[in-house]
Amino acid sequence: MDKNLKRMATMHRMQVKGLELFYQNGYYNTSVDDILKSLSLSKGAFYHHFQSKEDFFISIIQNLIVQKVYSMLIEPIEKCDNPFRALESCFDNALETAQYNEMDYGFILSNFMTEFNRRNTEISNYLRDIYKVWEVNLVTTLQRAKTDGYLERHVDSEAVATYLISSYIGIRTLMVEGNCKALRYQYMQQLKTYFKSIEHSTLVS
Amino acid sequence: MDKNLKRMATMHRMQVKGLELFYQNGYYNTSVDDILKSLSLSKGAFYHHFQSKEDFFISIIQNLIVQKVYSMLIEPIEKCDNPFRALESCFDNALETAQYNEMDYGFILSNFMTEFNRRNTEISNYLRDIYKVWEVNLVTTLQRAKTDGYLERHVDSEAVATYLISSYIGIRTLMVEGNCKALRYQYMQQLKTYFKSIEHSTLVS
DNA sequence: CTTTTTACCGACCAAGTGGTCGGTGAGGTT
DNA sequence: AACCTCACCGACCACTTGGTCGGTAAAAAG
Repeated sequence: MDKNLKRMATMHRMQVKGLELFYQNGYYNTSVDDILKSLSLSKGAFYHHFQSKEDFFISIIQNLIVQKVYSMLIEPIEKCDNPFRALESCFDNALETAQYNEMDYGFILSNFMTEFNRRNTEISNYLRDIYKVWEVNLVTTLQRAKTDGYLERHVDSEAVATYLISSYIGIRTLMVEGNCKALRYQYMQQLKTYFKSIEHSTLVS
Repeated sequence: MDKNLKRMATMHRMQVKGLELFYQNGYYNTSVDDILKSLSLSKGAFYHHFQSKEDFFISIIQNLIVQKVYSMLIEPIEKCDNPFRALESCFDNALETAQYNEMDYGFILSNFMTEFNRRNTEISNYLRDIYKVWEVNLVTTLQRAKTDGYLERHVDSEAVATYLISSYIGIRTLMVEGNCKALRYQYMQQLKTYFKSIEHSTLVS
């Protein structure tokens, strides 16, 4: 009984450190030994808990990456009054976190999507699923915004979601190069400009 | 005299094939042997022409990647009448090329920027330089658009450039996952919506 | 107290990795 | 004809990679 707890604890330690190093150096550029060395664990321990490096990464996706995306980008906009203000503060908070994170290496989801694209179909699919959930959630929010009178009815919700996701992926990619503060400010400013053009005009100000 | 030609030809063959494989599989996931094998060349040939794998990649950046970005994203908007229409067709053409490219692995510049971020400073800088040229060019175009009366004077050109680049990087990342046609359409549609909100209104329609 | 389960160890393996180096032979120079 | 330059060869090197496997010791079960 106690053993199961220890098992979970060790696995979790490996996953957390694994994600940290994969995120920093990339999956293919991080060896299992790198992770083990920084945890003072052995090969035996690793392959006792996980079938392979790939299996290990999949467990990381399902246990850690899903959660991160949920808590950062999905949950904050589910419970919203004015959806546009909710989206703005959600995105701004995410960028703020990145800005003050000394160890920011970009948007975790898009980084891995890029790295595994067409190189590992299974992992790509897991990542795609997360992205799809995010997208569906945005579309739902925008649809609700229409019925609630916040969004012009003629606007294509899916197109807006795509455009939002695109711009977010892009700004996070740019922010790793530095000058985050200015980039964040510029991005938020233009995001608001864009929102103004699709918001239901009678409700603005 | 003839030797120099042969030298250039071989180097160029290596660079082209190298870029192809690095782009497909990533830099760290592509070995020098992979490139050599698919060209039926030997290790000796490679290290006769290039000092190292890294040096080789830098030469690829300077000879091939710079050129691609220029011809796809920079030159098309330099000679423009209406800057917004020029930007639209430039972006749409770039997305069209990607859509019909069976071997599309995303936006070459942002893919490599992601892969080398904080992992190889020298290469990152070379890539950043290209991105900066693109950015400066966009800003210049937007500034000119102001003096020419196409763009509202109160608009922050640099912010618009950042927002444009972000969204482009993002949509190219998404397009690799498939469904390119819809994504391209949605993107272009919202890009135009966004442009409408910053274009000088007296000139519209 | 014995037996079984299991978390973890670390030597080992085959298959790569980037990079070196002494060649070889065709082409140009003298 | 003699020489030299240089594009290219391929065996070789030290090292790292993901992954295996027989072992150990401690905790849980009997």
